[in-house]
Amino acid sequence: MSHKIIPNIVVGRLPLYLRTLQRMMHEGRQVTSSQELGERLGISAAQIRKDLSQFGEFGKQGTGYSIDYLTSQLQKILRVDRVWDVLVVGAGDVGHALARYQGFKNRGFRITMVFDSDPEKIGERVGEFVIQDIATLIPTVKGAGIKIAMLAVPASQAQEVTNKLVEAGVTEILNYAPININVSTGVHVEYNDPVIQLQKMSYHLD
Amino acid sequence: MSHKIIPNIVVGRLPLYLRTLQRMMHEGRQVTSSQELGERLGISAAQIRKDLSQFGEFGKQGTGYSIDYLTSQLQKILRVDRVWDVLVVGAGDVGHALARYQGFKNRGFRITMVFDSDPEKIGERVGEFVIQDIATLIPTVKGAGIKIAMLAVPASQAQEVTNKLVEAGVTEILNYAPININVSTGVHVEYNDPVIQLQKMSYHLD
DNA sequence: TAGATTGTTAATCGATTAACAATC
DNA sequence: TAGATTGTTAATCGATTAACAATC
Repeated sequence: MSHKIIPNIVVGRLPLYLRTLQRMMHEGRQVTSSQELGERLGISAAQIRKDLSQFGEFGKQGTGYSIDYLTSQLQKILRVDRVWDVLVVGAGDVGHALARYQGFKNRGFRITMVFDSDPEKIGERVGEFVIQDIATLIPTVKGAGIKIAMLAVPASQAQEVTNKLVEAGVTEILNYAPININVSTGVHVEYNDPVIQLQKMSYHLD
Repeated sequence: MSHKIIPNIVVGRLPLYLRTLQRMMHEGRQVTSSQELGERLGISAAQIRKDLSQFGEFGKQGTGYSIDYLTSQLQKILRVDRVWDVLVVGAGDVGHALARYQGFKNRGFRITMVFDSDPEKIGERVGEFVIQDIATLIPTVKGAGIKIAMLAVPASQAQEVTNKLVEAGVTEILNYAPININVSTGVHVEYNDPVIQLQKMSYHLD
């Protein structure tokens, strides 16, 4: 009971629900329904109710969901009722954009370290961070207990850096390098390659 | 027959196959199998064969697939056997990273225009581009016949800019703003919000 | 009360896998 | 030929939807 296995496809929709609820809150709304959420997201109301019911009963018949309450429940479920420290590896253009990204605010994450291997970059600043030597990554990350990394190095270095991250105790990797990486059991990888997304769309063009 | 409907979930895997094949080619390989591809991608061999069989017969019993041939076939299927012009809206940090991104090379896309609404930015350069006034977007994009846009404006402006893009004839939008946008039938949107990906992963942390 | 909406069940729909004949 | 691997079918598995009793 305490660890019922929730399908990944369900977990993957929860952040979308949370983002929409936070936006509704920002709009000054108090209450919503599975139907309204579904319309905003292009998801059926039944699916939203089914997804949420995996975790508990958060609504009231006849009235719907308290936006404030459902938000806080989803934050607990997704473990973003706290702020996680995140490190960035790679201080190129993508690493820069991530280090300076304002969109982490109030969503459970903050970047605290940036690493690179280029001697020209080490010691320079990116946003509010001083770029650290990747040679010091393992003890530094291990010491700080950081579990989440964003990987923005060239594809040719992605696997090697990944091995270091895993050795440093990182278990969640968001990979911006356009290559698949191998990790041991218990380590999760998400991929972010804009070209993959563009190619899904160009299929529809002629 | 000539327009059998292919499930989105299948189309979404083709770019992964293509990326892996191009990497194998880069490694100097000539031939691969559904099993090897599957191992690299964490996908079953049966699924890869099933996916490919929706589009034709590309392999040879006993030997597998010619990497060169399957690559060119997937490029045709995904319409990346040519180079598509792409525009970027929003010249903040994300727009900058996209405009300077080197990863589009040989993958079917090139950025040709960058727009912003900030008078301070219009006329400035980002990478090799001069930032253009968003007020001129509709005629400019329509005139150039561009079909693909990357949206990197604040969430508060995303819907308004989307409407302009659609009016300009854009049918494929890769949205980096952390908000859902509404488009008319025939327009496709992909979402790229790193926080959504991080939250999928933080679910697994404690 | 009447209207609305939840949580949940059962039915439907779609995707994945296993297995194997065909054949290189 | 013997071994390997495809393309495809049928079986299994999983996800989505429809429907409705419960109830606010």
